[in-house]
This record gives sequence, C-alpha cells and structure tokens, in this order.
Amino acid sequence: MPELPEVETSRRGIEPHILSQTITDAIIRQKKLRWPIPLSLKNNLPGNQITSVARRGKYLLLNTNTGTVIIHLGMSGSLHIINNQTPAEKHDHFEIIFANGKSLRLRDPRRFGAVLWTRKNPLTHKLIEKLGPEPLDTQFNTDYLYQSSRNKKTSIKTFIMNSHIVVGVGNIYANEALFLAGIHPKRLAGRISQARYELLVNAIKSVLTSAIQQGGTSLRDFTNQDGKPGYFKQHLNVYGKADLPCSHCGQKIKQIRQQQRSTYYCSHCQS
DNA sequence: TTAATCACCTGAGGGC
DNA sequence: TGCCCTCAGGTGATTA
Repeated sequence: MPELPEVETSRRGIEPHILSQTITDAIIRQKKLRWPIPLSLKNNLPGNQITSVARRGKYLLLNTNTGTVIIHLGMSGSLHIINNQTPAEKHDHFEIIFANGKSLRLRDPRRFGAVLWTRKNPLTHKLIEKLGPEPLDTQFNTDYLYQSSRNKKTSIKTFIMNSHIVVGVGNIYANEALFLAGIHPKRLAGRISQARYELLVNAIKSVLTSAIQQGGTSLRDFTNQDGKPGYFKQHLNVYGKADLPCSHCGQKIKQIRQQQRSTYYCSHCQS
C-alpha cells in the first residue's frame, strides 16, 4: 500500500527512464479509477516531453511542456517501466508510450488511484494546494506540529494521518512513529506536551527516512517499478504484529480500530 | 467549524 | 475444490 516512501521510491525508479523522453501515445484501458481518467489525455500528451518528475505528498507530478499528469497510487497502485510491446496485464489501466520504445504503465487492482491532467501550476490544483508540509522538510518541526494541535479533540494518530496537517503519513508509519515516540495512539492531539511532540516529529522523520532508504514497505500490494518488494517491513515494530511480543518490553502488541483503520501499539511502552 | 463516518474497489485468506 | 465472508486502507464527500 503506497505511502510516501513507496511513492518516492517509485518516483526515483521511473525518473531516469522517462525524463526528457517524448510521448508518442497515451492509452486508457480502464478510465474508472477514483475519478475518471480524462479522455483528453489521449490528445494532450502525444508530442510532449517529460520535463521533470516531481512529488508532492503522495501525488506524483509528471511535468511536460504543456501541462502536468498528476498520479496518485491509491491503495494498490504501482508504476512499471516496460517495453511497449509487452502485453498489458489485467489491471494495467493507463499507459504512456515514449518514442524510445518504453512505456510507463499504471497497475492498480483496487482502482483507488487517480490520473489527472492540469495545464496550470500543479501545486495550485485543488487536491494539492491545501496539503500540509512535507514531513522531511524543515517546515515540519516541533513548533509547527505543536501549534497545529492546540484545541484539537481528535486522537493523535488521526491527527498525524491528516494530509492537511502533514502529508505522507499513512497507517503503517503513523503506528510506527507513535511507537518510537512512546505516545498512545488514542491520546488526544490537543493534550500532548511540546516535549512529546518533539519526540514525535523526530520519530516521523526517522521512520520515513529509513523506509525511503530501504525502498518502502513490502506488504501485500506494493512492489517498486521493477516489480521488486520494499524491505522496510523487516524493521516494523508494531504494525501487523498483534499478539506478538513488543521488541522493547516483551509485552503483547495490542490491536484496536480507529477511524476504520487497524491501530497497533504496546500499552506498556506507549502512554 | 470540527470531527466522525461513508463510499469507492478487488485480492488474499480463512472457514466450511 | 469451490463458495462465501471478512479484512485491508487513502482520501474526498457527506453527515452529525
């Protein structure tokens, strides 16, 4: 399930293959993703060159001469660089074909992803303009998170997963960061001290940096652009470890539901 | 205005 | 072996 490290891994993987390449065609096999893929892409993309491959939060931005393709991988999306003669697989919904014979394919079994097109600055797109800071930027710091949390009556886990507060912290890394910071996931965001927010900010930055370095987390749905899994799963402390002993104290990891999401924590190490 | 819930979707895995 | 059910979850829209 792509979170920020998986999206960044994908960006780094596809960039050398498509940067400065000229698009010859775009194929929409299944337009029904989270939002319909605009059919205008078939006319808008051919003849364009990829000028940069950027990322904002979990959105990939393929910038071209005349506009930007915005891609979100949703729950199960992945991008693949392949020879354009390779037969499409069942869930290959969208494809950009390049003059060098390569293709960029979006595979997304659950179809929670999105492919959009804008001719404006993509950072002003309605899905992107209100996003919070990047977690690895200096703008995301203790003061920012502490001040943002004042008077908030929601749980800390829900709070840090809100993309308008900080982008890219999904369920896996929210669980892991709260464990590293020693904060109980149900504690109210507005009732946490600045000192504990410092621990949390450092934990978020640490867990995301490690995951990016290791190519993301390999769970059921994620592989990188080569079809290979990520390796961060080997370093998870609590996610998916219900009833297993805590790596720090040995007590059983607990599992609860928050906001329709599984939450894992150690009741001894997190308070 | 804020917080909680719903809806979208399909593959994996477990039980029978 | 095959069918059915539950679970997984990012995020905008809707509801309270």
